[in-house]
Amino acid sequence: MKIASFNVNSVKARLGNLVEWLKEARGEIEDLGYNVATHGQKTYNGVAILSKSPMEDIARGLPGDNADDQARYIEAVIPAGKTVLRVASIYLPNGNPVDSDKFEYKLHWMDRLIDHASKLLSYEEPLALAGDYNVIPSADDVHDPQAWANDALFRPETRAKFRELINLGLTDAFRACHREAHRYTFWDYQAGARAKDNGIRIDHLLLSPQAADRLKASDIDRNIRGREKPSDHVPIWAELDI
DNA sequence: ATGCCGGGCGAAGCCCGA
Repeated sequence: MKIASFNVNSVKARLGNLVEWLKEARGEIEDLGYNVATHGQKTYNGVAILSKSPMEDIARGLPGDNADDQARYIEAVIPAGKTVLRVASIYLPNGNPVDSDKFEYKLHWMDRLIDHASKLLSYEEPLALAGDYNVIPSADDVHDPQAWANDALFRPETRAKFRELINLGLTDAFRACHREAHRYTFWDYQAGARAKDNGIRIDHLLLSPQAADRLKASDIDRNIRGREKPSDHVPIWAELDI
């Protein structure tokens, strides 16, 4: 099974781009019979899971704060042969500027994600937490670390929370397959960022041990950033032997 | 480093993203 994360930065503006990539990523046009689960809201935020197999136990919203109405988390179970793959699509808050309540919200959201991931890991099943984490895990994941030193995506508090999440026992699928530094999933639209490869790696696929055991390959489809009217993010994917 | 891009909303110009 191949799973992927792609922040398309607007469904309306990116549908053609998305469909084109899906066709290439998964073969024939007649295969484009995806089941869709969405969790969205007006103007801001929104996540979805597209699955060729029917989904079960769809859950919308990240537990832990009933007052949080931002659409940033959806989860589903995808039966696969003798096992299942549980998939979550996440859109972790940006958090800038760091002296605002947005940064507090980001850190609190990460605490809630840690709590929920801990619960999901207790099921001891294949699990993939996929999405736009808005976290640059290390200096190897950014073109110009100095420039991002005080940004919510790279602040020590943010990276510490991300390590806390990883240290529950999750595997960064891309890093498990690639050691080299400076492989990115996002390039700003402005200032010729892509031409200068001035990017950051902030979209991640985090796998439970049972999923990591089945990890065959993972990569970033960098070329998608060069298409007409691209998203500023590109797809990241992992192939699991499920 | 930011909002020089790009999108949503709504029909101009502001808000937001990273």
